[in-house]
Amino acid sequence: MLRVMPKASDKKEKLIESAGKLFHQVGFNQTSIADIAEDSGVPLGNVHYYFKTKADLISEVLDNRKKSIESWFEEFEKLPNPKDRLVGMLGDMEKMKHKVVKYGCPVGSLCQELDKERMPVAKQADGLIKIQLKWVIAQFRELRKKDAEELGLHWMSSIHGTALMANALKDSKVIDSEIARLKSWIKKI
Amino acid sequence: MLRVMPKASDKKEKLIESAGKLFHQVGFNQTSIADIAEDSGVPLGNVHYYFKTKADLISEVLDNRKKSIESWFEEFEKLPNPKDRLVGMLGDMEKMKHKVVKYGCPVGSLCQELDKERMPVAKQADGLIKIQLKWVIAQFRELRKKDAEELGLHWMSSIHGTALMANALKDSKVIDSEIARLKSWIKKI
DNA sequence: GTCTATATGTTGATAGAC
DNA sequence: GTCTATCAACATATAGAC
Repeated sequence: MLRVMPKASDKKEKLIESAGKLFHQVGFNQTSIADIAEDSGVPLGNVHYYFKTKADLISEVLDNRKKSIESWFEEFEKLPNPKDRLVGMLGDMEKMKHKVVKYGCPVGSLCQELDKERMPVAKQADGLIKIQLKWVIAQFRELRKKDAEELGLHWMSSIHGTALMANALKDSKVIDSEIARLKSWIKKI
Repeated sequence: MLRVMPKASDKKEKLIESAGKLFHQVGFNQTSIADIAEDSGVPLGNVHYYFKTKADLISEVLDNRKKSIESWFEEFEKLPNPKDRLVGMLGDMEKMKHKVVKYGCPVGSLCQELDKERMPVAKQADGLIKIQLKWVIAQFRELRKKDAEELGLHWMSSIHGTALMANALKDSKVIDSEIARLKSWIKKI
């Protein structure tokens, strides 16, 4: 007899979602498992059924973010011109600028925090920066730039530095200004 | 009769120094007062005689850092050409690049961490970025640049973004590359 | 799978002897 | 001023009933 497979609990998904949000807004260390349980509506003691440790939890959050970055790039690949793809990346930055002003870059700020830990998960966070950088460099290569690596580093530094400045100054105009600068720069080169 | 004033205890100074070092290397949240006591050689219970709360401690650390930034600028003011002053700023970045690779920027990474707290001290950290930015903009103004504000923002974003990238990639060449880029950029404009 | 109750450890901060 | 001893709160993680 056919039996409908029980739908995998969506509690795990909810926990990852809440954890990702709170780690961004409040930081990893400042977010307790109790906070995550409350935000997701899952009882405190139940969290450890899905995630053995807090490190496992952030590890899955980072894994999720990696997948979303990758599918993000897949979307851009549909554009034939690498310049348009890079401009598309700026468009996404524009979209989330208000969150960046409030809480910093969801990737960059987490990297800086975790790099101070002695946890293996820090390398996983740094990996997110690396795949972004790798993709950006690939775009410059496709544009036949010989110094593609340096250009890619400059691009990524500008973006992450802008996020940090906007967060520190609490001013989204910082992001507008730098997006405009990068757009005109990419056009010229 | 003359009496030599008792030399103010240097314990407070030692505590601030250790706290500053550890907040940079390990982060604010991950550094316990016990860690600071141990590093500075001051008994745990004695810390609270000098600093009522942990927030008071970081507040004085930030105050110290502000003074050092200001005396740093005073030194640069001796140079007649604003371009040389900005290049001097890059020289200081070069000097501390290995620490930045290991622990991130001592100002930027702390700002990002504290901005996620709900503590008044976050604004004090952001203030450090603001006085740096203000000084940089002043240099561009002296160079008669009409878009001095944008240029200053770009300069600061580049520096802080580079620090974040170097920390994430664990590679000091990132800093070398961006310093070279900023040096040639400042020459041309 | 789900949840309550709780063990265990660490934290920031205090009280009070010297 | 200095330091020991300790409190109270909170953290992560676990045990075990349902």
